[in-house]
Amino acid sequence: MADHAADGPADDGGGAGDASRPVTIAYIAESAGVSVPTVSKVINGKSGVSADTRARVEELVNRYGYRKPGASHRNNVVELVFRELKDMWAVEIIRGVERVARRHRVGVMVSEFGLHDTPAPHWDDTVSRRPSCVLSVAQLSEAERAQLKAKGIPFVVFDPTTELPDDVPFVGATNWSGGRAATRHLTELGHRRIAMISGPEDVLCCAARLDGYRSAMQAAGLPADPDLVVHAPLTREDGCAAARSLLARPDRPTAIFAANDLQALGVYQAAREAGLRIPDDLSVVGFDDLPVVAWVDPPLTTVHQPLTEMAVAATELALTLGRGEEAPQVGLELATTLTVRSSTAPPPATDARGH
Amino acid sequence: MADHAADGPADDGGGAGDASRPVTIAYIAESAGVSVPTVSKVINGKSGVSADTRARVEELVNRYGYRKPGASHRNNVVELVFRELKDMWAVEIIRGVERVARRHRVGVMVSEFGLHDTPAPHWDDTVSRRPSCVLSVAQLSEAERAQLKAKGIPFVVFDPTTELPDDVPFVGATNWSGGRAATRHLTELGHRRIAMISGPEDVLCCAARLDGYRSAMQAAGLPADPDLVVHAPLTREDGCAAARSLLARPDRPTAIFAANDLQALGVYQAAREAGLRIPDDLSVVGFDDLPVVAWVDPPLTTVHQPLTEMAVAATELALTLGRGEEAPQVGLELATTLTVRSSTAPPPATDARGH
DNA sequence: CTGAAAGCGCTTACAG
DNA sequence: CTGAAAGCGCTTACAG
Repeated sequence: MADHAADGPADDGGGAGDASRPVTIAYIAESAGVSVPTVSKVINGKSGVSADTRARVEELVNRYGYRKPGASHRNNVVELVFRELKDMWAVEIIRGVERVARRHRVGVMVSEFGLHDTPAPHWDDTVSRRPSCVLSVAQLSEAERAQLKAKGIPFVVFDPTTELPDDVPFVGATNWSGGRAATRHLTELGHRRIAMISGPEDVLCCAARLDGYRSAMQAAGLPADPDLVVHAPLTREDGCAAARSLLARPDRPTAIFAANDLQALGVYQAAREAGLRIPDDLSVVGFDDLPVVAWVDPPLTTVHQPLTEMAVAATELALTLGRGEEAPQVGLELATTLTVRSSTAPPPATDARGH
Repeated sequence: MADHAADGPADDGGGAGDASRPVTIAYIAESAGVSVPTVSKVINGKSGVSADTRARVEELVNRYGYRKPGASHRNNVVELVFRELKDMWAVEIIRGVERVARRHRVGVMVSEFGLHDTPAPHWDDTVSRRPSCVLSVAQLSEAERAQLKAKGIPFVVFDPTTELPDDVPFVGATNWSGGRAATRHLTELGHRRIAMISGPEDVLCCAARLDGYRSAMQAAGLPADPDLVVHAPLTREDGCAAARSLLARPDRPTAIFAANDLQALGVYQAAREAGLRIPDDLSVVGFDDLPVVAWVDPPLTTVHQPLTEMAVAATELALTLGRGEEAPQVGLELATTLTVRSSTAPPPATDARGH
């Protein structure tokens, strides 16, 4: 027969023995085969313990997830993590999170990590604050997700930019439908040469918006001209550059659908430079509905992304998971809606078929 | 001689007995003339204590600032408090605060209170989280300041909107100089009829900007025409309404200086409605330098307010005070700078004197 | 380096 | 409602 390999300290083969009553230093001491005072010394980083003993005790402290009695297991805090805090996005999200958190009497801790793939140095600070839950705007690496899982801290990904495993909770927007609605609005106005400035190909929401565009083009019986699709980073400058190249063509499009509002504002500038009037000579549609786009001239037709509502839903979900409850669903997409303003109109008469 | 009025429990006349060793429930019990278990019950909100006794014990617990042993006296957190989170302002500030806090390995807790004067219900939550310091965007009421002082939590007011007592730490911007620089820019271009849309009269920064305007007008030898100064809330809509009334006059101004960028964007719309071109027919200057104003057409000339730097300075100050150190100065104003873009030009030839 | 012993601050039955 | 007594989890000298 095999020997009794799993005849460990107190728990059965399972692992971190979480369910039972709280771990005490007496329990750690027994497991480590040392006295209570020795464990106390290790925990408080006092001297007078051999490196050997210290290592063994530390290992058990980690394994059993020991916490001092006062240190409440959970801080009443949701950690709201951004990759970049600069977008106009951020306020809308923070507001939504704050509103829900306040109602639950939970604090909102905001932190910004870089765009770099390397784990940010203060990620450990975030984790060690033992928040009720983490709400991450954009990605969490696999390692980060694993770390949170190990510590029992639930998390929700806000508007994920890449494909995630099925069990990762997320809240997003209906990007495909939004792209489709934006494009259909243009086809219904009579446009036939509709260009799309899409975002980076590996960003999920951009891929969805682009596919929505393609779907609407096809539904309108319009050819899928690959020349009408260009990719550019989601900034105003890059949107402008992309629009310049589109508008310089002899068979220039009569409408441009940009992957986000910033790019759309870049299109405005390119149009001005080219002496084209919006919407008379060129229709423009954006995506996001940032507050500012209602104030530019002409006010931008765009796909409204319900950022605040998404933040509310994400926070509710995160807090539910933080309470250890089961959530009705772990992933959801909130509906986008087309907001028609003044940057879209039928195409100029020379190009129009319908009018 | 006077009688021994201050012969209280253990401390001398001083007050909340902070310096000595930590307050225990035994000490509270002795002071209250009850047993240790009774105090324990009160603290943990258990039943089995008369209302009378409970009240007396609670009073002492508050007075001596009793804390459970585990609950560390200071959380490594700066509480960033907004009245309203919606402005584009907010992100810039949060970024600055976050950057500094991260370097000090301190968390940033963001909360939003209403505009109402009544103390927000979650203000107590904020205080009871025992942050290292509080950074308040806009006002703190006298009561709120007193509460923080009583708890020994230092605070800094960001961009104060009303006059504060001398000992209240604050960080602001040089609003008067900014208003002066904006107006001088217009007088130097040759404008003589320069209007100002100022903010509410009781908002300190607006009063300073208005005085800067007046000072520059006087320096340029221009008459102080009270008709050229109107007051309006700091929103785009109100700025637009104010501009409409200014532009409807027979002797309409050739330049408008708005108290903030939002108002200036309102002026843009009023100008469009009136068929006036900017800057050919009307010069416009704003205040704040929000990211968006570089993207509108034409890009707005405005007074740059170094929000991020202000946030950085305010956080450094707050954390310094939080460490119990003396700060070199408790109040400071950071310099504004005029950013000249394309919304300003010499006045139209018919009105100009110089050209 | 280690742990038996004393002690501290708090809580939990439980007797009055 | 109140508090003496027992107990818990942890830390602090201190003897080996």
